[in-house]
Amino acid sequence: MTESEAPRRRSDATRTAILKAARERFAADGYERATVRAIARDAGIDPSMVMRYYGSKEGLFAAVIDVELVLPDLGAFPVEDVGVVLIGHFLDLWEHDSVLQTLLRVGATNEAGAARMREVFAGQILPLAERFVATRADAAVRAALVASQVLGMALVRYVLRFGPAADMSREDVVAWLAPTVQRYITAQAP
Amino acid sequence: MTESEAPRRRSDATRTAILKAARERFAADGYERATVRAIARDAGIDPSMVMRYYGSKEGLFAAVIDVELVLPDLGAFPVEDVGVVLIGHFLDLWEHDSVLQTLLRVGATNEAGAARMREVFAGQILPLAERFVATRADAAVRAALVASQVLGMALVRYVLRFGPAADMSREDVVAWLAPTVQRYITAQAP
DNA sequence: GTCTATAATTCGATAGAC
DNA sequence: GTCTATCGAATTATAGAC
Repeated sequence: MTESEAPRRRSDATRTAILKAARERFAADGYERATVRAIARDAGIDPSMVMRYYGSKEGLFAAVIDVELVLPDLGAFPVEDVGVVLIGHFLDLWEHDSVLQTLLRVGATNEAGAARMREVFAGQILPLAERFVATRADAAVRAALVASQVLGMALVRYVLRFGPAADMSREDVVAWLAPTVQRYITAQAP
Repeated sequence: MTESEAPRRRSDATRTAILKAARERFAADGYERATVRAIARDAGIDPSMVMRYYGSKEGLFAAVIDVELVLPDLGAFPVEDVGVVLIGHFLDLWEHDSVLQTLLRVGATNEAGAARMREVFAGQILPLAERFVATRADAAVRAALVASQVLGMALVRYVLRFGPAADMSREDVVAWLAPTVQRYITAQAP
């Protein structure tokens, strides 16, 4: 057979290059300052190609943030390790995937970015909290607390670049934040 | 005497109106989407007046973020209350002053905003940590941790508007976050 | 001191040749 | 499928009348 359900058209390379450039530009500059022209230049193609493949700048952004942000096999670990596991996982995510950085940067000023951030929260952090907490309402609060600490560290460390936060070693970040997250998940409500 | 060192020229009213409108627009829309035209419209004057008084959009933004963000009399309180006092104070600040919200929104994509955020951190949170911690380096780390939790909560509660975070009562926020901040300041380093 | 008019860019988006 | 050329809108900023 020549091709089955994944036709390798020669436009796919361009499409992918645009998406890659867009992801980096949105992550670095935010939505407004990331121009279609700059993205096209980074991808080595003409700006009109961006519109051809993604319809509009908004459509391109939608494609960028529409990636599955899957937490890999957080299946079996004792509940007393949830803090260490969660913090370690998020540090990995930040350093290997620019999507979260894009969402954090854009979410601050763009409603679509904020909405997608809420989806990620509801799809990833919330279900995890529900595995350890009795009621849905309680789990929602605890998940929000976890998100506040995790995203807050990402904010000061990677976006605002506070010196002390950026200079902390990975081990120190885990050592300080894991007990916080652990408490947010497992401690009795105040 | 007619006037001493504070000449009440009649342009001051316009100047103040511009600044007020700018503060709100930058806080709501971020740097790029907050246009000089919109700010002028809010202030009830002509866009050219903005340029006359502040030179450029960048100059106007500089004026907006160049306000003293003073923590009022955090003088005398026992060290075991530092968590409750800090969280309570920051919640007040967020609800009565739009400058912090402006900085958080703009700091995500604008270097000047991020730089000013670092100044606020160095001028307000860092000195406070140094009152309770022995070495400067240790205080810097602890101040960064405090900032990560405080700004993270502000992010999910006021900017990204995660449902559970936005719905939490002020008392619940204090009850959950104060112990975290308390630990970041007073607990032994891991 | 305030506004009108407009210059000078820059952006997203489109039409059409090849 | 890719690019050239360009449109129309919006922006910051300036010049100058009143």
